[in-house]
Formats: sequence, structure tokens, C-alpha cells
Amino acid sequence: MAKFFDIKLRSYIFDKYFKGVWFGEYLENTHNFWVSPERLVQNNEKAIFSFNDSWKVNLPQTKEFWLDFVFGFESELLEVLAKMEFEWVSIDSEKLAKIWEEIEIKTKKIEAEIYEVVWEKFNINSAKQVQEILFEKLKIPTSKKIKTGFSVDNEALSFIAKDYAIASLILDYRWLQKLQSTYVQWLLKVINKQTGKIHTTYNQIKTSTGRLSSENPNLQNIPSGDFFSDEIKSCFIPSSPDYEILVADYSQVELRILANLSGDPELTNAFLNSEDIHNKTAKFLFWENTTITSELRRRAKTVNFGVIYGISGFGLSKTMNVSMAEATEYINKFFEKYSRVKTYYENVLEKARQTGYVETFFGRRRYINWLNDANRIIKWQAEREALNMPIQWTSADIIKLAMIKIDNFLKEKNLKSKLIMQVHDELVFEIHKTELQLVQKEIREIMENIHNFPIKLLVDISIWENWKKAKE
DNA sequence: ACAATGGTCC
DNA sequence: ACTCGGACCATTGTA
Repeated sequence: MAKFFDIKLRSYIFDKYFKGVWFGEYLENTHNFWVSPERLVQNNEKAIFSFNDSWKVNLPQTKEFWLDFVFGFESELLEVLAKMEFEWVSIDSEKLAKIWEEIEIKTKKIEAEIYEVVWEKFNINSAKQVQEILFEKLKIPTSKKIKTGFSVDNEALSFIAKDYAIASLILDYRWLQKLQSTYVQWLLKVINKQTGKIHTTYNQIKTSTGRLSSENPNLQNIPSGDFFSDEIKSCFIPSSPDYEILVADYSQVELRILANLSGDPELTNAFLNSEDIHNKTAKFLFWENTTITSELRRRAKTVNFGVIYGISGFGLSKTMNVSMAEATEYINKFFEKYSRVKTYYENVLEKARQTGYVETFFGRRRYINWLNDANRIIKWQAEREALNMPIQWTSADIIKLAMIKIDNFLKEKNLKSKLIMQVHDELVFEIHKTELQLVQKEIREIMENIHNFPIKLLVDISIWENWKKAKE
């Protein structure tokens, strides 16, 4: 284990991770660990587990992850995460309360409009009741079928919104309701009364792709992009007027990693020439259009991300709302243009079938079990995971390394600035105003040079008086 | 308590 | 028999 200089911090970490759950016997094929609720015994900096087979939990990590957890940089990251959690995040609760009021008023208004249209009161939050109103009472044509009838999700409602005002009203209502219940209300609830701050928990061991997760509250899915979302984000403030919020954001990190891993010349050139990668994809996907509108760029972006996520014609057609034939054509065009990506993917799968695992750029492994399964659905699922994992986990590793290095830097120089949040490819800091130049420069330096890739990593840095979304 | 549905983020 | 990777959370409705 890493040596923790602070006894309080150390006991916090042991509490958090090792009190109830520790790895005992590892079962190679299922990623299952036999664990026990027994206390851990602390002995010479080592956690020793007292066995008891009364519990079994399913943790997604492989044996390699746990080895790294103990001997590699995950243990150093543990300390950084604990410090972030200790610091907490300041929030402007008065402003948040005001937003709550505003949203409440708007919601009431839209609610009344909806009731007026249908001449009836019903619970708009209930999918079942919305189904009844739309499809039975108003006889609106249905689209997507689900288990219990016809879907009334965003996609289905958007589809009929141009003909039926009620659909767009419900969409508006839902959006506000979502913001209110999941974000504003939840944040207000978890603000600590004494400190006025919020306290999230970062989980290091819950995802199967090496990313962190955040809960109670989840700070990694705060919405952005529209008026109220930005209002909510602006409630995240520095802990004192001496600080400012710095957001450091890896630019297109997963596509850059894909370019580095595959060595595809087209992708590589695009990044070396600082082209807009989504525009580039759009240009040959929709070649018949001379100008690339923002809509076409958005669709090309979906294709680009689809490739990272392990593409399939069916899935892409669903997210892009096009026919399967059209989606398949986009995929074919993509692989035609970026042909080395295709070879790279084939090689990954080939190697995975032979060895049973895929690995990240830094050599971490994940064992994939169902690559030769007789059931096609299972097999394809395994293939998608196999293709996505090296990319997503490599980028997760990169930002984790950056967090450790930046923390070491701040510690060594005895600076006041602090890392306060992580959102997958984005780090959020509180920077003391006197340290602004120095720290900003160093953060960029560290993040961009985690590894000397042929295609450099790029970081966008922006400084705000509160937490706004950094530009894409 | 739990399943189904829906929605937000990278 | 109908799938794009990874997360967390709310509400309703059924058990």
C-alpha cells in the first residue's frame, strides 16, 4: 500500500473501501469475489481479510485491477479521491432555492396548459396515464412498441410533436420536472447544513471500464446546454472569493486515443492538421451536400461515437432515427474512409479470441468471456465491450494519472489550489487567485504530457467564477 | 421491496 | 429475435 501521511485520511480510506469488502478468493471466469462483512484486520500497512463465505458480491474488476489497486497507481489515486471528498464542493444554496421557485412556477403553468388541452386532470409523470391520454383518448398514431403498450419517451413524443401541441407540452413539462426532482431538489437535500457544501462519493471499483463513478449526489451527470441547466451549474462556486473555478477538459480524448491505437492515417492527419473531426466525417458521409450544417455535423458526431462504442447498424439506426440500411451505409463509409480503424478492430477481436482478453494502451487487461458464445446477441455484446474497453479504459487511465501528478505538484509546491471534481474527461479546480498563472500552466503541461503519443493530447482550459460548461 | 419506464452525463 | 460503451437517479405501479 502507499504510505498515507495523514492518519485521519488513512482511516477514512480504510473505512471507505476495506471495512466491508475486500478481495479474498478470485474466481477467474466470473469475476466474482467471495467477500465477507467481517472487520478487516490491520497489520503492518496491509489489509488482511478474515474469510467467511457468507457473502458473495459481483464486482466487475479483474484480478489485474486488484493487483494494480494494491501495487499500482490506483492506490495513489485513492488518496487524491479521499482528499477531494474531504474538501467537498461549495454551492450557492440561495440561488439554487431561487431556481427551484422559478422552475416550480413554470411547471405549474405548463401543467395547467396540458389539462386545458385534454379537458382532464391526469398524472403527467405516469407513463401509463400518458399512454392512455395520447393513444386512447386523443387517438394519436403510435410509434414505438414496448412491453406494456406504446412508448411515450422523448423519441416517440418528438415524433408526434409537430402535429400535436400536447406532445411538445409534455416534453417541456418532463424536462422541467427532471431538472427539479433529479437535480435541484436532490442537491438542495444533500447540502450540509453546517458547511453549506455538498459531499459526493467517488467510486473507484464500480465500473467495468476503469472510469470513476460518483454518487450521493452524482456530480457527473449535471445537465448543461440550456438556460436552467446553466443556472444550476452556476450554483457551483469557489469556497471563498479568493478562488476561481478552473475547468480543464481533454479535447476529443477518445477519438484521439482511437487514432493513436489504430494509427489510421486519415484520423491522424485530421488531428495533426487540427481539423474539426466531426466535420470531416460529415463531409464524406453526406458528400452530396456542399455545406455542412450543424445538423449534419451532429449526425456525423453520432457516427463517430458509435464507432467508439462498438458499432452496429441496428443500434446506430435507432439513435440516429434512420433506416437500418442507411445506418449500415454510414458505417461502411466510415470504415472505408478510416480503413485502418477497421483493421485495428479486427485485430483486437482476433487477439481477444485467442488470448481471452483485451488490453489498454498501458497494458491493463480485461478478460472477455463470451466472445465465442453460441447466442449471437451475447456474442455481439461481448464484441462491443471488447472494442470499447481499450479506448474508454485508456482514457480513464490517462486522467487518473493526471490527477495523481497534479496532486503531487500542488502538494510539493505547497499551493492553496485544489482539485474538487472529476467528470470523466474533465477536471475542476479551485484556483487561488495568486496562483492562477503558475497552476494553469502546470495543469496543461501535466495533462497534455501524460504520455508522448504521436497524436498529442489537447486540453481546453477555461476559468470562471462558477462552474459552467467548458466549450466543446 | 422491486420492476418498468424514462432521463441526464461522458 | 430486434443491440451502440460506461454510469446514477426519479417516479409510478405492482407485489
